[in-house]
Amino acid sequence: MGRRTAELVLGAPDDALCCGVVTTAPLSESDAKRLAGILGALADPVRLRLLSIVAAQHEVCSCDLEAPLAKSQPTISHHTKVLAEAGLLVGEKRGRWVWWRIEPARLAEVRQALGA
Amino acid sequence: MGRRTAELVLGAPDDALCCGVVTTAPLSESDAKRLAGILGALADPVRLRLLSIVAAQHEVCSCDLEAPLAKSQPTISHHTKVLAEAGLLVGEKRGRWVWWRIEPARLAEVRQALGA
DNA sequence: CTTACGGATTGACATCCATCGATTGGTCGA
DNA sequence: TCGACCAATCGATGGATGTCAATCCGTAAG
Repeated sequence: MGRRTAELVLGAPDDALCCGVVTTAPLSESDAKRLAGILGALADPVRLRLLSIVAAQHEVCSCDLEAPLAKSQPTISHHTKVLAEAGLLVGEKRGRWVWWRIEPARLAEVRQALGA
Repeated sequence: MGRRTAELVLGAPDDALCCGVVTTAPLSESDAKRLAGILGALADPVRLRLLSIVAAQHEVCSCDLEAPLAKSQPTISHHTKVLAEAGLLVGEKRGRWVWWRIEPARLAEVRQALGA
C-alpha cells in the first residue's frame, strides 16, 4: 500500500444547510435548530482561533495546535471534533497524525444564511 | 412633548467588531472572545427565529413575539436583551410597547468576520 | 515483541445558560 | 385614582458545555 493511509473523513455531515436566510423570511424551527448548531460550534474563542490557525496554514496537525492554543490534548481533540461534526473542519489521518483543513464552503453557507 | 417617547436605545454597543477575518490570519485572543460573544448570541434557535421574524416585518413589538415563538414573556425579554447587547437588535420604547428592529450592519460585520 | 508517541475516549467537575413563576416598575384608559 | 396591560428583573432549576487527569487505542520505530 502507499505511504499515506486511506483518507479518513472524520465527521463530514452531508446535510447541506441550504435553509432560509435569516433576513429574508421567518425561519422554520428545524432550520433554526440546525443553523444554531453550527453557530454554536463557532461561538467559542478557542475554536475560532483554532479555525483561524488552520486557515492560515492550509493544513495543521493536531499536535501543533496544543501550544498556540494553550490547551490540553483532550481539549484540543474535543474542539476539533465539534468543528468537524459541524462540517467546518475536515480531518485526514496520516499515520499517527491527523491533519486538519478548513471547509470553506461550509463557512460560506453560514455567511449566506446570515444575510443577503 | 410629542406622541412618541424619546428614542431609548436599549443596549447599543458602539464597539465596532472590526477585528481580523477568521480565514485570513490567526485571531487574537481578545478578537476571538468578542466575536465568539456575538456568535453566541446568534447560536440559539429561538433567537434566530426571533431575528428572522423581526427582519421580515421591519419592526415588531415584544408582545407580538410571544405567540409565534411559543415562549413565556420573561424568556422573550431575556432573548431580546441578549440580541440587543450583541448589537444585533435595537429597541425603541413607545408608550407601553417596545419596538424592535434589526441592525443589518452588525450582521454584515459578522459575515465579514467569518470570511472574505 | 516491546516501546514510544499521537490521538480519542471516559469520567468528573465547575460554570454557563435557557426557561419559567412571581414580582416589580411604567404607562395608558376609564 | 384605580385597574389593566406591557415589559424588565429576580430566583430557582434542569440541562448543556469547557476543561483536564487518567486511560485506552493505533501506529511507527527499535
